[in-house]
Amino acid sequence: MNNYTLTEENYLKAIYFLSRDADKGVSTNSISESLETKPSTVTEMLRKLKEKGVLHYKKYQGAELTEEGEKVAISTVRKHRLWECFLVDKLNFGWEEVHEIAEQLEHIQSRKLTDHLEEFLGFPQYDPHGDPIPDKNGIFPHSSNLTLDNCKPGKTVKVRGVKDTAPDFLKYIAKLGIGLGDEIEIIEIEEFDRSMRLSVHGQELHLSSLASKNIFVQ
Amino acid sequence: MNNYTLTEENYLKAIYFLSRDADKGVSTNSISESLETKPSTVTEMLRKLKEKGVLHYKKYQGAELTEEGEKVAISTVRKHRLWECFLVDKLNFGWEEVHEIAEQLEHIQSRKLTDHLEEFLGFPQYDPHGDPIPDKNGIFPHSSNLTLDNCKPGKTVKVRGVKDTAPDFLKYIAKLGIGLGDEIEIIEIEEFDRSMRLSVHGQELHLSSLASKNIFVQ
DNA sequence: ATTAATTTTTAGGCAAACCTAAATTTATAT
DNA sequence: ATATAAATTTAGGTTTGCCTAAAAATTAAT
Repeated sequence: MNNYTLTEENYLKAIYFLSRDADKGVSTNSISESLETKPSTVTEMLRKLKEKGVLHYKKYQGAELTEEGEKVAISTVRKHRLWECFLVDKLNFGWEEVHEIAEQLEHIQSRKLTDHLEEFLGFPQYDPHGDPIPDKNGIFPHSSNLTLDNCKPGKTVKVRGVKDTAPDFLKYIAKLGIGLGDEIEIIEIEEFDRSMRLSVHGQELHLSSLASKNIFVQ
Repeated sequence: MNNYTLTEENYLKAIYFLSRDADKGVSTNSISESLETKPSTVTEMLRKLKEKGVLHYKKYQGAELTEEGEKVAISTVRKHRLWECFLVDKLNFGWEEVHEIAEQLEHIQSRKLTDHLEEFLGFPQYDPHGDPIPDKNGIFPHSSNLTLDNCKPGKTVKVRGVKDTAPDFLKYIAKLGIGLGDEIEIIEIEEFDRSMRLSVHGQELHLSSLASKNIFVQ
C-alpha cells in the first residue's frame, strides 16, 4: 500500500473520482482534463500504473482501478479530508481556503501520523465541505445518504448498511442473499415503480424501491 | 522566498547546518555526505543554486549561503521544528520518532499554515529535542531561555544560569555538584513526574522537574 | 619540489513526468 | 458506407535530480 509517488497518488485519486460518474472505464481525456496534463502524458502513465498492478487498462478502452489502486486512492482521500478538518477546526482556516494546502499534506507518508491525527480530531466523519472521511480500513461512514435507489444501471456497488433495521427487513434481504459487504450490480431499473433488477453473487433478483431506499451502499 | 523545490530546500538546509561548524565555504564532499548523494551531483546542484542567487560558489572553493539562501534554510528549519512540536505535544508521538515525518512536513508550502501552527502550539521556543525555533522573521530565541527541563535524553548541555536565584536552590544544586559552565548529560526522563537522571562530571544523579525548570542551559 | 592522495569537476547516461507533433483508432454524421 | 471529427496512442524531446567513470585541481607527504 505504500511506495507510490506523489504523482501516482494524484492519478489514482483522479481516476477514483472520475469512475464514480462514468461507469465504464475512465477515459484518457477526462483524466488529462482533471489533472491538467496532456493526454499523451496520461497514456504513458496508465501503462506504467497498469504494470504496477493498480489499474486495468487496455488501449483505447480507458482505465479502472484494481482493489489495490482503490485502496491507495481512498487512503489519499482520507488523508486529504482529515487534514482539512485539522486546518479548519484547529488552525482556524476558512473551509474555502484549505483545499490547496490539503493537496500537499495528503501525500505525507506515515500511517501512524494519519491515525493519530484522526484520533486527535475526535474521529470526524465528514470534512469541512461535508464530504465523508473513510476510516483506517477505507470504509466510508454509511450515513452518507447514498442508498441503492440512487445508483444507476450498470454500476456495481457494495452494501454498507441499512437505514431502518427492522428485523423483518433484515430477514428479508438475508433471504435474498444480500449482506454487508456484498457486491450488487444494478442491471435495470423499472421506470414506473423504480424497482430494480440486480445481480448478487451471480444470482439475479428483483428489489422494490421501498427496499432499495433502505440499503446504504458505497 | 518561495518557489524552491524540496530538493533545493534540503540542500540549503544541509549547507546551513554545515556552515555552522566549518567557518570557510562548505565543501562539496561534506554536502554529499550529509545528503547521501554523490559529489558530482552536488557540484551540479551548487552551480544551479548559485544561478538562483541563494549561494556563493567558486569552483573548488566550496559554498556559502547568501542572505536569501539563509532565509530559505531557516524557514525550513522553523517548519521542521514546529511540526516536531505538533507531533509530540498534540499527537503523542515520542520525541525520537518524529524526525522522519517532520522531514516531509517541513516542505509544505504555506506561510499562513506555518504561522497558524505556531500560534496553535502556543509559540513554542524549543522543539522536543531542545533545539531552538526561529520566529517568523528568522530570529532564534536567545539560548539563555532554554531550561534543562526542555532537553531530551541523550543530549549534553551546558549550564548557563538559573532562573530563580533563591539561596536555598543555589546551595542545593551546588551540593549536587552542578555549577556554571558544567556539562550535563541527560540520561533518562521519568515520564510520570518529569524528573531527570543526569550525568555530571561522570557522576550520576537525580533531579526533580521543579529544579530542572529553574536551570538555564545551552 | 615532486609525487601521491584526496577532492572536485566534467562528461555522458538514466528514470520520472512532462511536452509537441504526427499517426492511428474509434465515434459521429451525412 | 464513407468521410469527417474526436479521442487516443506513438515517437521523439525536455527538465530535474540522480548516477558512474575519467580528468583536473588541490592538498598532503616525502
